[in-house]
Amino acid sequence: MPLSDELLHKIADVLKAMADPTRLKIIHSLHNGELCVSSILEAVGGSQANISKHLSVLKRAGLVDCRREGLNVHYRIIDDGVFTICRNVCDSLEERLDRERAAVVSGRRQMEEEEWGEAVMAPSDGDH
Amino acid sequence: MPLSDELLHKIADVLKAMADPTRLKIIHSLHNGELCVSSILEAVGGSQANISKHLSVLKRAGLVDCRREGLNVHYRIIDDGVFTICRNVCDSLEERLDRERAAVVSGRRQMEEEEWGEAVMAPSDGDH
DNA sequence: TACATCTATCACCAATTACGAATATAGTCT
DNA sequence: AGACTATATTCGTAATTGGTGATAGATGTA
Repeated sequence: MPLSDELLHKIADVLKAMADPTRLKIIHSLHNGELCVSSILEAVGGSQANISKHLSVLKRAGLVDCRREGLNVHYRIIDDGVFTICRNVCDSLEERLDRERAAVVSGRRQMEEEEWGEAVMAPSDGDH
Repeated sequence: MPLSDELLHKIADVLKAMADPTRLKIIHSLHNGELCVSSILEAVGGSQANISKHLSVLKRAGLVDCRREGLNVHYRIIDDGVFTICRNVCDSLEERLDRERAAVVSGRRQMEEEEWGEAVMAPSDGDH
C-alpha cells in the first residue's frame, strides 16, 4: 500500500482544518448538536468576522454543514469522527505526560543512585 | 468541562504537526520501526534539507524521537497513537465518500422522478 | 592531519494564514 | 420601499509555513 499522494493530501487537509484552537473550540461547541452562528459566537468568543471565517474553513474542509432558517444559519458537525480524532489526540497527550512523568521519576532515581542527585534535587519541592 | 485554552492549544499543535502530506509520509515510513534519515529520504523523496526540517517539526511536536548511531540518526514514532489518528481520519474520509455517493444516487432518483432527469442523465454512462 | 559522509541549520523567497476593520448580502419587519 | 438583524466577504497586514541552495557540524576513516 503505497498510500497515494492524493489521499495524503486529503488527510492533511482534514487535519489542517482541525489544527487551530478556535476551530477546535467551535467543533466542541457543536458537540451537542447544531447551533446558529450567534450561539457559536457566544460559546467561543472572538469577533463575528473571525468566527464566520473559521466556519467557512471548516465547511470547505467538509467537517461541518449548515442550513439557513430565517435570519440564522445553523451549523452542525457532519461526521462525529472528528470527536473521535480529538479524543485520540487527547489520549496521546495523556500518554505523553505519563511517559514524561515516568522519565522524571526514573531520572531522579538515577541521580540519587549516582549520589549527585541530592545537591540538584534537594532545593526543589516537586514538579512545577 | 470547559476545555482549557492550553489543552486546545496542545491538541492544535499535534494536529498541526501532522497536517502536512510530507510529514504524513514520513510518519508512514516509520510505521514498521525506526529509520535513519537517509532511509526516510529514500522512502519519502524530496530534498535532504526539507526532510530534515520536517523531522525537526515532528520532533518539536513530540511525535518522534531520535538517537545517534555513528554517522546516522535514527528516528522513530514515540506514540503509536498517531497511526490511530491517521486511521480515524481515513475512516472519516471514507464515510464522507459514502455519504456523497448516497447523495448522488438519491439526487439522480429525484431528478428522474421529477421527469427532467432523462435529458440530463441519459448521455452519461455512470460515474467518472 | 585531511577527507568523506550524514545530518542540521542558515538565508532567503513564495505562498498561506489569522486577524481586525469595513463593507456586502440575505432575510425579516413595518 | 426603508430600517434592522444575522451572517458572509473583502481588504490590508503581520506572522507563519514550506520550499531551495549553500553551508555548518558531527562522526568515521585513511
